[in-house]
Amino acid sequence: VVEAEVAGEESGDPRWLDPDERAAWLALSGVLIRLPAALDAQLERDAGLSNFEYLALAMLSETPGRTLRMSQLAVLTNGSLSRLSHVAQRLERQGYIRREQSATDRRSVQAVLTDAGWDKMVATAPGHVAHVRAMVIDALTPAQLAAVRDAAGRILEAVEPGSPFNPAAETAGD
Amino acid sequence: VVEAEVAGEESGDPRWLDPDERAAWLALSGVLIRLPAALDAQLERDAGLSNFEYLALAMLSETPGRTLRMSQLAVLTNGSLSRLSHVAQRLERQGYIRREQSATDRRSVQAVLTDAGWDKMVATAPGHVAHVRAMVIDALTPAQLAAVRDAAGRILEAVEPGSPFNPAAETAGD
DNA sequence: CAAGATTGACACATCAATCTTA
DNA sequence: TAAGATTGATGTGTCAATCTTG
Repeated sequence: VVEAEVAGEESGDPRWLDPDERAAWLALSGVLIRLPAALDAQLERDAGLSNFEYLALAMLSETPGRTLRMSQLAVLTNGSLSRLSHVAQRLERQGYIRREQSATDRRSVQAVLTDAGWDKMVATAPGHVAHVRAMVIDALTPAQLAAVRDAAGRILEAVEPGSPFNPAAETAGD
Repeated sequence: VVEAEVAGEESGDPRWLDPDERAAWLALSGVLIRLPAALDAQLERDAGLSNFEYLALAMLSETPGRTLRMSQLAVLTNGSLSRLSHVAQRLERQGYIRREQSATDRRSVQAVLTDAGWDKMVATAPGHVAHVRAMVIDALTPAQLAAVRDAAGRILEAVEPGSPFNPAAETAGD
């Protein structure tokens, strides 16, 4: 039924949300808006980095060799190649990464975390993880956390069916 | 302990995430990035509206008199007054809302949903709700939905302690 | 002086166009 | 022709400054 409604744009017979559904969606909407904003604010304030920039550096820091192809990094950060390219430009200007042509495939570009970038992660990651703990992990019981994990998996599957699952990650510096 | 870490910026001893915690945070991160993007894309494609614009119109459509003060509307949409002001300018240009000075308090401005704005909501809301259903509500069991609601409440409390809870809502047109 | 709201400058994301190499 | 990546134009959010009224 829902399929038909989705397909049929503004066809009639909308199934409105009942009070419980509405309350749940309301709460989730709040998280969708406020949690990213809070994490962005923390990173911006403490490290002068956006969430996306942090994620890119974190991914590189976790990779053996601290090197990734741009297209790989784009997937890992849940972002478009175009967006990553712009961000890489800034990060390179700040000295956190360096870009170099691949020898085997000259179309490809490798992003490499510099020593300065590594130091930045070492300095930044603990504070960021502490905030993730405070706002999410430690705010929930283990059972709630497990429930969130399951529910998030279902939602992701509904949003992008057949996606190999989300590769994004947190924590870095080790 | 966490409190101390949060307060102490990049003080030592980071408590990294264990595998379960990491997996849960990973899944939630994916939702944080992909779900808003998917909803934005649907609204943009089907109605030429951003999520925020839709929310503003929806709030007005649900209010008796279809009128709200700018500052009220800002709170309801989880946005800054500045952001709302910019958006209101666009919505007014498109003929969906109208702004008029309040008679009682001449500092205040009232945003009023026009007939065209109302029609827009009537045409847009069913499709949007259908997508919310498909991606979230109907993707979860009732028990999961309840768990999400509880967890979201806890997270919001951790993000902004003492906030009166999120006023954002969906559905409109009735 | 504080509250309500607006404005302009700047930063970032998105999209389409482009360029190079497989 | 497709894959990998970059670039520039455009639109929107954020922040600080400003204006007006209580």
